[in-house]
Amino acid sequence: MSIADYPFAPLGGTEDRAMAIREQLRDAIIDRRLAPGTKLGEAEVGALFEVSRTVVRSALQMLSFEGLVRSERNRGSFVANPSPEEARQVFDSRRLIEPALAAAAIERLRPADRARFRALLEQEERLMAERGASVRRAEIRASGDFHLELARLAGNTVLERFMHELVARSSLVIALYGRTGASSCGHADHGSILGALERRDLGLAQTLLIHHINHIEADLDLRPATGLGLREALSSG
Amino acid sequence: MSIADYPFAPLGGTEDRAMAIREQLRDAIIDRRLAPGTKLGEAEVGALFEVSRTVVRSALQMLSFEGLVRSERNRGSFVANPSPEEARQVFDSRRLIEPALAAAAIERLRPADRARFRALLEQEERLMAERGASVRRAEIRASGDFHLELARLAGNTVLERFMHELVARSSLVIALYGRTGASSCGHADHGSILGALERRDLGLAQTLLIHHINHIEADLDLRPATGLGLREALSSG
DNA sequence: GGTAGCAAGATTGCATACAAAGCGCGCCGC
DNA sequence: GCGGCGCGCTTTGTATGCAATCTTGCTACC
Repeated sequence: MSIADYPFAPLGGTEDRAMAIREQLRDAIIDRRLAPGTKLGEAEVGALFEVSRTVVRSALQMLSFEGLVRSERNRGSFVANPSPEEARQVFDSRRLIEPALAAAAIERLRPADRARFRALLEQEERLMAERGASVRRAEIRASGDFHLELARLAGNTVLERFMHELVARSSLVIALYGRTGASSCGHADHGSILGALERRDLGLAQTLLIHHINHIEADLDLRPATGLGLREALSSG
Repeated sequence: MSIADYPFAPLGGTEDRAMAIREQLRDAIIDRRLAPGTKLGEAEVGALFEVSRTVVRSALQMLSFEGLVRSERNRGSFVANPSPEEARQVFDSRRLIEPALAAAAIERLRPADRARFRALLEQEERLMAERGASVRRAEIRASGDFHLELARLAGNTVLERFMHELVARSSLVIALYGRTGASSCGHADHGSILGALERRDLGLAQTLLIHHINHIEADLDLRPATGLGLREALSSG
């Protein structure tokens, strides 16, 4: 499976082209349209987006910083293949940061924010009602958006940026190690978390958040895997 | 600690040339040899390091991701000029993350780690004994190294990378808003924090850490500042 | 038959060339 | 004298070319 199998719409007049390419690649990685280990050749990506390698390099560097792409000198860039250990660290980090975000957000929740949250939940419900692989992808995405909205609301831009990275890497991990309908079960959690926030019950909201994250992680099939080199060989094929 | 020890972004992969320039600029910014607001022209930096603009752009992009440099499209890159609000957010983030790092580190403290910590403290003491501007810079750096060592020990590479960014931005903030000998007073704190860690007294270590961070922040001269445009105009001159 | 060496192809790293967008300065009109 | 406007100079954004390095498949030798 090659990246060329996934035709990206070459957007015309984007301001920053590297940013646009980064976004598209990022979405493709999170949605697992690009499998972990897939090589992202500069020339190939550039041809797809109709830009020069210069722009592609810039986009790949950004993704490398986000941990979604792994770059090796003189060898190229590949879609990241996070190890179970990395996955655990990502969720550990989320368990640390998100309760703090809830604490900050609960103080700043405005009606407009509630409306935005509700819209996100409705979107999730719509997706849950449907079936299919692409729907499941969108579901993972929507689930992440809920947490990003929480981060945005907390008002700490530093932590918000960290959360963007953590959510993206979580999505990749879920796509990699997730079992069947696991990500769906988290949806109900979002509703109750939001409910607790609206009732200003911080303790409950934090408890629910932690459980929610535990839920997601528990549903992963982490590490009955075999030796590393073998595993990597298999997954990159 | 050498450059190779930094778990920074792409560990094995990224271009050495750009990485080296990034490190040098980073150090210069943290040490305030480059004042906030200073323009970092691509051609100028390239001439200094005897590389082409391509490499410089790569380094600047990395620094921009770290929050040490602010880039504006078609205008150029400038040393970041963090607002008091940003400074607060950085310290808020540290108050959140560092106690968790202590909790993880206390379980993994080995004799070799103790030795490394002790060496850092001795380094700080040596610097404290001296006088001069360059010494004070080195002091800020050494102070940061203590916290980075804590992060390294915790064994979570995600959080470790976050801490690298937070420490760097803290150093910039301290250089910007710090009062006289403020950063020095923190040194004694490091010793007692390490002591608590060695005695496996997590609660004490976390309390001391929080107080330490509070100390640093309290010693900043945050936000008696005037209107933004004026302030920026003054600081960039 | 297997392995080491080698050469050709491909891909990245870096430099340079060109195009486009700001910015400043001087000119002109009011 | 002052404000608006246009031109050119500087700086960034992008594309392309060349050299270095890695990969890979072949060949020759053990």
